[in-house]
Amino acid sequence: MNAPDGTAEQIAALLDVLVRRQRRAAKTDLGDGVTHGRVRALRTLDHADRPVRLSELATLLDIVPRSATSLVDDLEAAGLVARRPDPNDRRATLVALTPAGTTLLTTIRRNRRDAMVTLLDRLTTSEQTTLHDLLTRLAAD
Amino acid sequence: MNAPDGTAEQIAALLDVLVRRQRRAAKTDLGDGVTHGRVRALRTLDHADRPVRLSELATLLDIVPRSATSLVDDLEAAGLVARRPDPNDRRATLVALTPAGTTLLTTIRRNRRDAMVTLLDRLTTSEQTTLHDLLTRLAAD
DNA sequence: CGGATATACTGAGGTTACCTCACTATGAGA
DNA sequence: TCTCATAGTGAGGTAACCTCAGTATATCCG
Repeated sequence: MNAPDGTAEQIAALLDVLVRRQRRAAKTDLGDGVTHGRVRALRTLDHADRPVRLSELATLLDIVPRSATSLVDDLEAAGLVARRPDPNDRRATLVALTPAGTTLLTTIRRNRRDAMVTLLDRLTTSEQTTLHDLLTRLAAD
Repeated sequence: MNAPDGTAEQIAALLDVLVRRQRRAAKTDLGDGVTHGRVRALRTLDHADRPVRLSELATLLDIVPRSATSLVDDLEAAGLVARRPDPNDRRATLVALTPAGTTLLTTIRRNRRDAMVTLLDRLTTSEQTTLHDLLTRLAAD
């Protein structure tokens, strides 16, 4: 049993529109080089609250390891994260936020520049919770 | 009044994950060159159910006109849409699905290859409707 | 009518956010 | 030790956009 025909398509389209807008907003609202994808990585590192292996970061971001390498390259060049060899495994590299990275992330959050925060004001608190729940279930492995 | 701190960020991240997966699925599930973005254009043209100007298509897809030109270039090269001069305005170009385009779209729909349809089975019908409603409100102008 | 202004499309070139493939360095098990 | 797996990265590619500038056509207004 499903919702009316076309609902799936419409939901897919709506998700698309929202994400496209988010990315566009991130580009214009935040400064130079602070892109959507990089903020996503900063948030993930902050959330982990400990040094994270490159491959682990890739898993958390749901991207392939090679892409995480490039992402970290850029963030490191911007001074927002630091690489450090893993003392327990000489193949591995640990990545952590620098103070500058933490500061930037804090600023982004404090200023509420995130387009999604503003957007969510259109929903009531309980609707926000419902949405969060539904999306979480859809995004589960 | 808002949902708990971090909800907005998490929702943004979830939207992102879902869209990224959709695109990945589109690439592998559908044949060569039938990408996410192109299917989106085909659906839009089908939905309009009449020849559409390039600039109008751009508006419907929420992209700039130049991007619509490229999209239509590709679809036309694949024989899925046709360009035709607008008889009422020699500046304008009308775009319409070809029979091949309609057939392809029908096939895509009939086969339910769309990743979103499968995904939505995780939700009940009324949850699907709720999700649709919430997203529609977020995506409104 | 003629000139200014606006609109429709497209060529050229750039960016973001990924991807695959192949390679090197290191660890871990038989 | 020899093999096999794992961690990261160089090289190169793609999708889905974007901006800027230019040409062709339409429209408005004195």
